[in-house]
Amino acid sequence: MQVNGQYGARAMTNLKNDEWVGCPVRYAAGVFADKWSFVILRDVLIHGKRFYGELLESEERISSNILASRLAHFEATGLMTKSTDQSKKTRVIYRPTRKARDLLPALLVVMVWATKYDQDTEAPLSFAAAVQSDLAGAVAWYGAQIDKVDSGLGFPALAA
Amino acid sequence: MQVNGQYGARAMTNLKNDEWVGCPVRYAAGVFADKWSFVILRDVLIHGKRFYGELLESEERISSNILASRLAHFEATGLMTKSTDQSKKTRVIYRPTRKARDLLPALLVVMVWATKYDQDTEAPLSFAAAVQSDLAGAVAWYGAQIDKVDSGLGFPALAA
DNA sequence: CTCTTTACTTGCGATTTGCAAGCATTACTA
DNA sequence: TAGTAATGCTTGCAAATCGCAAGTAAAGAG
Repeated sequence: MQVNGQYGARAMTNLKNDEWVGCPVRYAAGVFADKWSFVILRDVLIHGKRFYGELLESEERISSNILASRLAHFEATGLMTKSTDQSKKTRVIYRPTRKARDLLPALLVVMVWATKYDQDTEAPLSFAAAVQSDLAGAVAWYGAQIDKVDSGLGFPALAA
Repeated sequence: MQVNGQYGARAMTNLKNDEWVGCPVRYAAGVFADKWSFVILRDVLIHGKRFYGELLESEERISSNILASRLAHFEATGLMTKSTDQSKKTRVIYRPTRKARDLLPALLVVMVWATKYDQDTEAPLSFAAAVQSDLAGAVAWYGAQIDKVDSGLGFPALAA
């Protein structure tokens, strides 16, 4: 079970995002470790949002330039694909890739943790109980929701 | 298994950190969603670091003012306790609380994800395999390491 | 042809970051 | 006991990032 040493030896300061590699924690940090990325991943993976406008209108009120920059970063790091809706060409579809969907376990485990420690949590108790007792089942359930959303958009179950 | 709605209704912009509550993802984001917090949590929970100086010297080279601000935030959000080493009073000990240790599952799951997708990963294959096949066992193993470190410092197994 | 929808981009002030240097307290050493 | 080092910060300032408001561009609706 032991994990040895530091995995790497580069200095992090002033590294570009794609240089935060080597150590898994550092890599993950480079991909999604900021507040807005958390919120966007929640909206896409849990709430099934797919359009720029939907993401803009989430209750946290992200600024449009920040949203655009995060989505571009997600595209660059392979978490999302961008395409135009063929039935309405002003609309842009952002779909999670498998790499993004594979963050579901992490996201759900984080949510369980937060539900435990946020005194003002608005998540139902049943949520944490269900996820904790059967993580794989919860991941499968949310994965199926993602498939449903994307196939409803005329796409195969999961983006490249 | 369903999670309904948004859990809350406050605007996020210009909220202080302790107001990022309600939605579990937003709460988690307010506590540790930045690059340096990821690195510090790794150092404390996985690598057993406990002193300001140790954290400063990690390979990513965090700036001293940033480190101080993150540690203060962790104290404020109940992830760490700060105390002075009685056998060497210039030294300050930062110990993870249970709230922080409860992030071990999330951290390990994130590391597994990163190990899968970082082409330049330096984590051994055996790590991801072990964690994935027995998450609870991995959490227990790292938890025991944390206990060892803290009891070696003359403290009970876990901080308040 | 105009108005609306949708998805951004731009400008700019405010905040945050990060490097370098400084400071305060305790320990060590001659 | 006096100087030096170790340790943990704090401060100053320049650079980067954020975030609001406004503007732009392409497509669809009427």
